[in-house]
Amino acid sequence: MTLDFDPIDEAAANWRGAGWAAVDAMTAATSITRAHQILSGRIDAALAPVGLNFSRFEVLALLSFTKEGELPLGKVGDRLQVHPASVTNTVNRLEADGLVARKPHPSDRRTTLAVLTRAGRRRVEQAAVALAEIGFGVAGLTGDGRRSVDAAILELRVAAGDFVVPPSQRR
Amino acid sequence: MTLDFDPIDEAAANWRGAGWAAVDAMTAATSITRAHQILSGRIDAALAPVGLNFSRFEVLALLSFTKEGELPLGKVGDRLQVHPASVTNTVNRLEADGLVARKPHPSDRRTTLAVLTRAGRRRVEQAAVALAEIGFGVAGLTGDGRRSVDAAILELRVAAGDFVVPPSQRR
DNA sequence: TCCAAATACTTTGACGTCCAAGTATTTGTT
DNA sequence: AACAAATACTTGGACGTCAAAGTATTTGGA
Repeated sequence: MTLDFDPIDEAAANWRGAGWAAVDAMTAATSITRAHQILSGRIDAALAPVGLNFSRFEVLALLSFTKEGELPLGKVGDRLQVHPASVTNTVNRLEADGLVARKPHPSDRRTTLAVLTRAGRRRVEQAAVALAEIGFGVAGLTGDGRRSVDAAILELRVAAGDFVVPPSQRR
Repeated sequence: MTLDFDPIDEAAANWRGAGWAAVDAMTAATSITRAHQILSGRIDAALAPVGLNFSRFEVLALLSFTKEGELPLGKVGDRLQVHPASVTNTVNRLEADGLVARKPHPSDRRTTLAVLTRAGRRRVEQAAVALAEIGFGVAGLTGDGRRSVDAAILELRVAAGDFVVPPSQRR
């Protein structure tokens, strides 16, 4: 099922025809949505043989970057910008696969730490290789394209309050 | 929970530190993923008061652009690039809300048509207004940013085989 | 000291997505 | 004409996400 026209172009023409507003904004939003669809399909396909999906991989990668290979579940959610319930769910599955273990926080009994196991560390390395092999799904984006996407989306993220740029580092 | 550093930048630094490959590609993929998260949150929030979400809106909009306000379910899936099972699910809910009706295809009994009802047409107009009001969630993207995102993602979509550019229209 | 409010996580439930399998119908071949 | 293959949709199951409510623990006043 390959169309011989650009469905996003067509949608834009239809919107204009219907007299609807903000056609350019609609086009940008649709492009980003579709790009995400393409990427996540490719990424999950590359991770499936390794026994992971993207969210599980993200948690493992995040843990692997810490000194001790452990982090409170709440911090995981903050960094990855996902709901606490999703963290619980993801960690449950990683734990069931023996890639992560739960451990009580030494001083705060409300808090649970996710700890990377040896198997988890091995697995995340394999996954990183698998992802690098498919170029993270962005095959089809040139270096210029990647840079302009990054720059444009940076505006969007800052405007959305993802993080505050310290005055000293504004670009 | 607002960070005072760019989590994507930090992830890139961590990847480099771990000696993992394809850091630029990872950054681009992560940016797009996050952009999608931001947009879909804003869009669904804008549509909720109207009683829709984005997938339901997309189906209604697509139907509203056709001459008769109807389309076979399969075509809907093709255009919106979603799985047939998702179309069934979405149309079920639209039908339950009286925004769409199912009708047998006149000549092919395998096929079911989704038909926009009068209420559906009213609803999609309201939704279009609501979306235009929030600028489709891309507030924070300048015109330049929007154009460069569109252009870059166009490469990606063509490379992914979303559609074939007829030789006469290559840009 | 005491207790309301905040914090951390889990549970439950509503939805959305996809895949795989099942049913019905049409097409294309022999 | 007969039938295997393709097409169109639905169903059921696995998973992912979020919101809201529930439990446990810690904090920050009064």
